[in-house]
Amino acid sequence: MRDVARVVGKSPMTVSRALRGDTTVSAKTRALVRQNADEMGYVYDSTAHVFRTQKSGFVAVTVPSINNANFAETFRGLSDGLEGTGMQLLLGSTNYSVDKELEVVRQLLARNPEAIVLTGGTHLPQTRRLLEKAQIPVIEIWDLASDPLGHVVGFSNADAMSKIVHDLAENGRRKLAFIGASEGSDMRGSARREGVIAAAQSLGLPEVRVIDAGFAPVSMRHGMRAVQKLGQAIKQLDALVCVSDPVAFGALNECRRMGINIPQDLAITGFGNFEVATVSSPSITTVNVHANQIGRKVANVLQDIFAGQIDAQWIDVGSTLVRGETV
Amino acid sequence: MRDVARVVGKSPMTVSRALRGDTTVSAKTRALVRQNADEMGYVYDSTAHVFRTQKSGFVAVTVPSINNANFAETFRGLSDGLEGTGMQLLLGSTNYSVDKELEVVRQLLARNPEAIVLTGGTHLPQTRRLLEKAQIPVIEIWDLASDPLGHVVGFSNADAMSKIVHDLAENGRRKLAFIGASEGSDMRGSARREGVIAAAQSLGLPEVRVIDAGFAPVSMRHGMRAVQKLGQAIKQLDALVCVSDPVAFGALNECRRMGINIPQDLAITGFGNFEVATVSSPSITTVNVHANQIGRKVANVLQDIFAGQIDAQWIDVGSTLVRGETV
DNA sequence: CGGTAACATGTTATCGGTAACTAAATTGGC
DNA sequence: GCCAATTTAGTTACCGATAACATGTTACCG
Repeated sequence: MRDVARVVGKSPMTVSRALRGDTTVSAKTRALVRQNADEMGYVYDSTAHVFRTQKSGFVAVTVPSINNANFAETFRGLSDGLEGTGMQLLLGSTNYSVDKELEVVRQLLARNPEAIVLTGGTHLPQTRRLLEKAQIPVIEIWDLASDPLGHVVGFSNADAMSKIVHDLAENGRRKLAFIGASEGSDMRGSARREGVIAAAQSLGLPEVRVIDAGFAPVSMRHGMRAVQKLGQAIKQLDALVCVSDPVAFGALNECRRMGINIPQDLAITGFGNFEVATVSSPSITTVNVHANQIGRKVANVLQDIFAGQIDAQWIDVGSTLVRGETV
Repeated sequence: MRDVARVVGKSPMTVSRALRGDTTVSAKTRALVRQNADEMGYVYDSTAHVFRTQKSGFVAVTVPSINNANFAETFRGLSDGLEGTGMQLLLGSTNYSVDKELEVVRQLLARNPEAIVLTGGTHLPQTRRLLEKAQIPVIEIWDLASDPLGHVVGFSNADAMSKIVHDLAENGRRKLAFIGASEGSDMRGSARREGVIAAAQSLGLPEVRVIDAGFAPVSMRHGMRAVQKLGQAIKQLDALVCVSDPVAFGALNECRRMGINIPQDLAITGFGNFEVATVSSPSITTVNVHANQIGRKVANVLQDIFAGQIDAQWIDVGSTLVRGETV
């Protein structure tokens, strides 16, 4: 910039202004500066710009796992909704661990994001402190955080699970088992478990049997193994309520191998309305949590924030029961 | 850093060194600094670091879709392999479009990445020009690019498909159909299609019927629809060779609905060794392309590059046939 | 033609680390 | 116990753009 200034016979400041199209620089000077900068092959140093203005043009996003169709869908909705704003998404994966989350948040914050989006509403105290200290907008998504750090866009896991349990009860299923990740390894999963237990209780159903499918992330093979683990005890159950569709699908296939008829002998439900729920035969009863819409709403919230609106938003996108052939 | 220095009673320079693990700072001081920095919730400003050292600490990565277990797995392998190097991954999604790729590459390059990793070996001429002009290492992955821009880590789609076709032929299947995305919408898919056709030809099999499953990304429902589209014509086939496991799974379920016995009446194969291939019953014959390993190898290549090694590497990670119950 | 508003440009300090250099403290050999 | 070698820590000057403020220049009024 100094070099360009020297050639043009102006100060670096004028060059800076001219290149940014500041109208306080005369049109003539602006054109002159632009032309010379071009001719000299001057390349604007965005790193210095970021450093000086403390605006990175980044929005940081944490997800438990990028290898999950629903989180990926949210990410895409967010990405699409932010197109044209010049904001870029910086992604960090927490592997369903609050400890990893701390580390990831630290790394992300080091890049000076202009806002941070966290999947999930449970964090280490240290993480919370970091975020508060960072003085940037925080959006917690997917869960309806009980003690939000800022904005919230999500749905109630308990509410969604209640829909499932009601549907099961209406179909005469009483003895339920819940298949989910080990306690402590997936907060969202725990919320779903509690939701099932609470709903069953309020409907006067017998106690829900909880089956541990291993550490998060749990997927198809975990559903399969959980059913294997149950063995013949499965005969005493009316329904398997699974923490996600992939788990339900794994369970479904293992049941089939064991000669159990679905849904005659046993109902199975999933969560998340993954593609596999629809395509599977029988198709799996599940809950659509509008993953893409969450991303879009977050994009809207961010645009509001950047436009100067600051009061914390709290958005419940709700959930919808999707009836399949497994109930 | 100044604040931490004041608390610890040292100079900012010492803090800087301590946090970077410089051994010219005594172990005692280092521990002290680290602890206080933690307690104070100090966040390292990598923007300033980037600015001062003129190194962005970014590696840019493009993928066709993050909502794909295999690409996600590669990304994770890369991410894991780069842990501890301080490099961060900047992700851009191209939606299987070379036009979108151009745009994404442009955006990524504006952040001054120190290297760029491209999934796929086919690009617009304009994209190639941009990349050449950027003067940074380029790594093309997944395909073995015919005219590489730099380094290559991938496998041969033709080779992988040939393994599948040979396995089918050995089991007496002769009349094959290939289900994949519309021509031009997925280069990797096209390479697989050509691979099937070539392998069938070299084995003296009848001409392969090509079934268009719609625009990429194609998934379970596309496999389902492709089979619906085939209708009764499917009775004349011996095998459905699908461009990916999800497509194969969709096709498999639709066949089941139509009362076709798999594998007695018809063989079905997938690609990619997705979880669904194993869990499905019957399990699907597929090819493992070592997605995670690709990511790891890329991480190694990057480390070599940053260590100063510059000659272009060309790594074929190969592929492995995984026999399932659908052949 | 003096004076001020409106416009155009310049000056200075700074964002937060860190390379290169300098200086102090400690160690160890004799 | 002394001095050189080694270890540890501090100083200074940046990286390049730009916000905030200061100054210079022109336009236009009565």
